[in-house]
Amino acid sequence: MSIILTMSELEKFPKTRADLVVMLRNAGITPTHQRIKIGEVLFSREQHLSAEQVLAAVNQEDDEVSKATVYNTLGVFAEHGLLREVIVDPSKVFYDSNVSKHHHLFYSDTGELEDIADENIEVSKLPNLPSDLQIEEVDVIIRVHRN
Amino acid sequence: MSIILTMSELEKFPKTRADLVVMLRNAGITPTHQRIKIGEVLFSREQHLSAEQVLAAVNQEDDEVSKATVYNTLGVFAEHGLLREVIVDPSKVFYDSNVSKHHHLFYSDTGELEDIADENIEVSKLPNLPSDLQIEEVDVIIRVHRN
DNA sequence: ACATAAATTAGACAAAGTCTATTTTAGGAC
DNA sequence: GTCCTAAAATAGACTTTGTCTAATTTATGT
Repeated sequence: MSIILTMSELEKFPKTRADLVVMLRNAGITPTHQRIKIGEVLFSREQHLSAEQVLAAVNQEDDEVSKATVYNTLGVFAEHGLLREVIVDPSKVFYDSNVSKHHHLFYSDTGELEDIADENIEVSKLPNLPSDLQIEEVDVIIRVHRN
Repeated sequence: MSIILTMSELEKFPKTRADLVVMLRNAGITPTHQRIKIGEVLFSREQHLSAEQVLAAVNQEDDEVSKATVYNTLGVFAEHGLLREVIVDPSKVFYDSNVSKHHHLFYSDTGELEDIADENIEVSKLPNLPSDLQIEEVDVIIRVHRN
């Protein structure tokens, strides 16, 4: 029983293409062929993918989606709360299909990224911030390497 | 009396060039002209600078230090504990001349970065990690925007 | 002063991501 | 189904951050 969340049973992902279309519409996103294809890749399970990985996955069989569209779509999905951007690797952004509250474990030697369930980290004190500041997110990142 | 640390009175920075040379030697870094110049920029006070900013600052008068050397030197300083790499902005790495324990406040709208004193954040629970993992750092980043 | 390993350099290169101008598509009205 | 229009997608040029290479220069011990 690992303390680290590897694959969740907590989050429900769309099971069918129709589910995915509903999910996009509910989020206020027009479901296009490309967005559906990208959604199928991302929302199949909890995972962390870079834009390059999504681009490759989506075009495995034949070229279906352009680079610009992948970048645009990831941005749109993130804006609408379907994805979370994770900034831990200086060379690329990860997109996390798990949008429930949780934190991250980053292996700086290999570049791997894992989720840490929210209940395994407790931030018990935060600074008082000026009232004109809106908190978007409190990220806790544990940077580790194997030894 | 802001809760956020803006400029520390806790950390001592080298006051003279000779101080800086000693600081580099103590860290096991050969003090070259370029490293001293870069050190003078960075260790004048607590600040967060990107490589580009360091490059510009160092070459304000005349071209003294190449791009490759700036990148190399920032890496060397970070490896030897004189700087802390802060990965919060997807487009660039910040180098923090404050290496004492503290956390960060990131303004995602403007790209500004501020320190939060360690005593203003408390992480009271961490996951049990496999014993072959070495923790390098636990980063807490509060992402905010003005409203 | 000499030797040599370490450091610096210019500039080519690479990778991630953005932008632009054009074409295509989703979806509402008929 | 056809027409319309705004939204979305596209190719590819471009930008920015950062890395690499092969040659030169410098720090420092003898």
